[in-house]
Amino acid sequence: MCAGPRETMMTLDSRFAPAEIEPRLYEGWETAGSFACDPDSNAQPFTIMIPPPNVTGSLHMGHALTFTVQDTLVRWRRMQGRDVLWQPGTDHAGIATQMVVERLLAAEGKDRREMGREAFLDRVWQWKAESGGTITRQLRRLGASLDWPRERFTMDDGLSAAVKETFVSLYKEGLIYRDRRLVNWDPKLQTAISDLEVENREIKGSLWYLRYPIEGEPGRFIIVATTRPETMLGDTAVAVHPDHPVYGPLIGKRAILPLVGRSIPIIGDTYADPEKGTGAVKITPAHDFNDFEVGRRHNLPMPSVLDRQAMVTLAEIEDELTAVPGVADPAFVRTLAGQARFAARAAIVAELERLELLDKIEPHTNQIPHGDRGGVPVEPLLTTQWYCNAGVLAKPAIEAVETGRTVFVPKQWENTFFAWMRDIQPWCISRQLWWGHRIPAWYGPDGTVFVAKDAEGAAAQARDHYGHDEPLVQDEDVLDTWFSSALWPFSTLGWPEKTKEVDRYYPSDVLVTGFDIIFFWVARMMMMGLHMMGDVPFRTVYIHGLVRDERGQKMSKSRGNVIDPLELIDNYGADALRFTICALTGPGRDVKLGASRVQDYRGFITKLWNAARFCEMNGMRPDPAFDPARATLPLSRWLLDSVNTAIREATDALEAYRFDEYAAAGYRFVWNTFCDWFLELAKPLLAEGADPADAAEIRAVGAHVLGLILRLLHPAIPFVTEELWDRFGYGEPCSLIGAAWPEPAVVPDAEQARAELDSVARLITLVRSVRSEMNVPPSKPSPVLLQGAPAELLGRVDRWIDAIRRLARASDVRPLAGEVPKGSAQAVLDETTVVLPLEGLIDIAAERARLSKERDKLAADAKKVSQKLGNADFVSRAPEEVVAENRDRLEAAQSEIARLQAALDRLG
RNA sequence: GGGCGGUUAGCUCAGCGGUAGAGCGUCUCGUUUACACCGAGAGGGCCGGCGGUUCGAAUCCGUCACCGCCCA
Repeated sequence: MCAGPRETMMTLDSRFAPAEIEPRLYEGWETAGSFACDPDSNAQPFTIMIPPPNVTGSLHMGHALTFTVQDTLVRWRRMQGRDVLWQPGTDHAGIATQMVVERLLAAEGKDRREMGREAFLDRVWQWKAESGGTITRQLRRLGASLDWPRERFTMDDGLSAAVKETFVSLYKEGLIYRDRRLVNWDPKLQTAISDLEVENREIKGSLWYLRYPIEGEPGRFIIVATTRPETMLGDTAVAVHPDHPVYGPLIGKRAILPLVGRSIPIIGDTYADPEKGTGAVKITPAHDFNDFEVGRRHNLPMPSVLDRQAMVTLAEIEDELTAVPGVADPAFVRTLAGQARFAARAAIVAELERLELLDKIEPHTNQIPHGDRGGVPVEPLLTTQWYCNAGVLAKPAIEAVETGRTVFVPKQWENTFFAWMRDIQPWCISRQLWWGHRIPAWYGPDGTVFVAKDAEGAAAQARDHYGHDEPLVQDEDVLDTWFSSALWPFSTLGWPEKTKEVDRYYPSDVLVTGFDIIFFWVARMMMMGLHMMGDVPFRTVYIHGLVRDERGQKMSKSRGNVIDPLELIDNYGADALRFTICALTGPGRDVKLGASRVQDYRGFITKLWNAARFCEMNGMRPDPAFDPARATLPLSRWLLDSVNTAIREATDALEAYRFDEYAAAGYRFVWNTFCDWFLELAKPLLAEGADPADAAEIRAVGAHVLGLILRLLHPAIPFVTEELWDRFGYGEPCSLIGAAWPEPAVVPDAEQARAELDSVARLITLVRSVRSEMNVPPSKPSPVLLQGAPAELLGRVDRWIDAIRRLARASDVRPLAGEVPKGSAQAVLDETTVVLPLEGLIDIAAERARLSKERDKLAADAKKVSQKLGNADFVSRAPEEVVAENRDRLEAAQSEIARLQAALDRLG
């Protein structure tokens, strides 16, 4: 639980201890219901649907990135008073989960086929019950403020109802249908997969040149080049380009298919590229996507010669095996039956070589399609599968992005989206798996299909169709996991029930995800959302990059460079990890991240903690009655004005999804403004003997601004900010999460305060710089004499004398009356010459060098500017204010040069 | 082959028409009572090459090179 009032006044430890604090605060928020949306509220909703992680999963760096970004947005909007729904849940991840459980079974010496479907599914559910909570527990450690009671699972009853409703509805519209065509078949997993689940890998292989005898013309051959000799058993044609000078005339003749002895036509088709290989290609319609199209165009037979395990099967060509002396031997072909495809390849090549039908072999590198899960080459296979007509569904989705109803951030990703959507292919949605949404289709004895939400519905349809009851068998297959994911933005809200959540939270505001998932998920949610709900599923799609290791390498188990976010949280705290992620997440960029980066940014968390400790030690306490508009001290006003800027920067950055700028704005303000200047300048005002009224105001302002800092940074670093908020008693325990996002406040005379503090800071920095360059030890304070200082500066110096003494190690600061003492160090601040009498302490030669360097630098600058101003075109064409600015610059440089020169002259 | 992104300080990256920036690292100095996970100061860049547009280019256009992704 959160720190109670009792602890509020306790002295802060010198170190922030995330491991002790984070779990307690998270539990405090969660039990208080701080993450919950309120469907009955009047506030404007803000909705983000979590990309549901796989139930099999555990938190990896990619999750850490995406959920940090989302949590930052969600916490910020919540503080702005929006009714936030951040919808949690997990995905059943069909293939991935089935593989995990099958591996577990294999370790026990069991096989799912032996167990049977029902027992296997029981086992998966059991496994889900045991391990499914891992990732949600880990998300809590990251600090993700998800509305947990609303957690959904893609296989739960409600979401299954949404899947059935959608399937039936699309089927009725003809947008879901069965088709027999080539699919990408994964022979290892033995299921069809979609185009997207295929990844091409470059493999060094060979190009085999095979000699096919021309029928009726002994001794004459047509040479075909192929990368897949083993499929030749299923060849049903040889194709050549109609304009091919040598082979073109052969069109219309026939060739004898070696080994098989089948007579096949030589056809003309522009698919045959005259430049590639020999210009002639074998056509195997059942085992190659391009050949399939050729086969369709030419009405070719399409025998399959590889089965579902990618082993040779002769069932469809058995009858055609014909002995042709020197060309085909059925006995040899029969030995191939049951051989794995690559073994069969070797045997076939050897046989062709023996028959002198192998012309040559060339080394050849080509792209081999692999299943992304199974990792083995995909085999195009002729099967009947369920398809979704993505072409029709894509059109409104394309239009929605074109017209800006949904906007991608960064915008360039819209091109990626368009490119895919405009050329989208039918989506194969059936999978030969057990774990997943079973396809709601039933078959009668004659194969008639009845699609309905349940068995009763199908039975009723069958009764109408047959005129009596017939036994029906449900389709064995399940749906592609992405089918249910596509419905996530509305299925989680209770659809197809009419719920107030659907009304209120659909469409969602932002979808946050990686570019690798635009096709798999974003595009499909767009299609399904628009079709089923009549509106886009989200207004904005924020696309972030990938997390890479420190060297920019993709993280992978095989590379051994995987970083575990939980380990980083253990070592540095969730805040440090989150802040690092925010700081490194620029638009359209991958995030290079390693432990050392997190360690660096942990320094910021510690800095904030220590600044708060200082505030506490100096009696800064929240005062609800404090009115910033009534602050009188320039330091107060300057700080209040600065924090206004920080608030604007942070808010603008978050509006623009610039997490790097948001983090930088917070970092800069806390470290460079609040700590380096405000707290340092405040020290003399808080010291013993200082004016009590001034001290009181500084305490109040400090506490006020610390409170603003905590609110400003809470979205990125929720734990440390909440802990400090609670300890200081800014609000009830665990209330920062619900505190209002800061707004800039009116600061009277801000301009004046800025000018004053700015010139004091510049003077201090200048003196520090001179002392450091002259190697004056800090233990030796020096007087600071001001020559030609305007009254305004002298007044400021007077007001800040204590701070200047302390920060610039000045023994005294006063106007210079008379000559510059011998052996002084000098520097120029606007119209003032700053003199440090350090006779004996400084090296005159070094001082001369320093001043000359300074003068030369300015002279170079002045020269550049004066050249510019000497250019008539510049003066006449550049905007007036730019010209004026340059004139001012030249003037300032010239007068500074004169003062530096005077200082040099004094050195003698 | 087509497309996208990148190339800026040693490293990681901002900046995307008007004087080159930050963080980290480096070097020097420091027992200043919040913080050494600190403070102060300094050094460090033909903004990938070549053309062009412009009074003015890291920034816009063209082109080339290299790196990384995506699609065929």
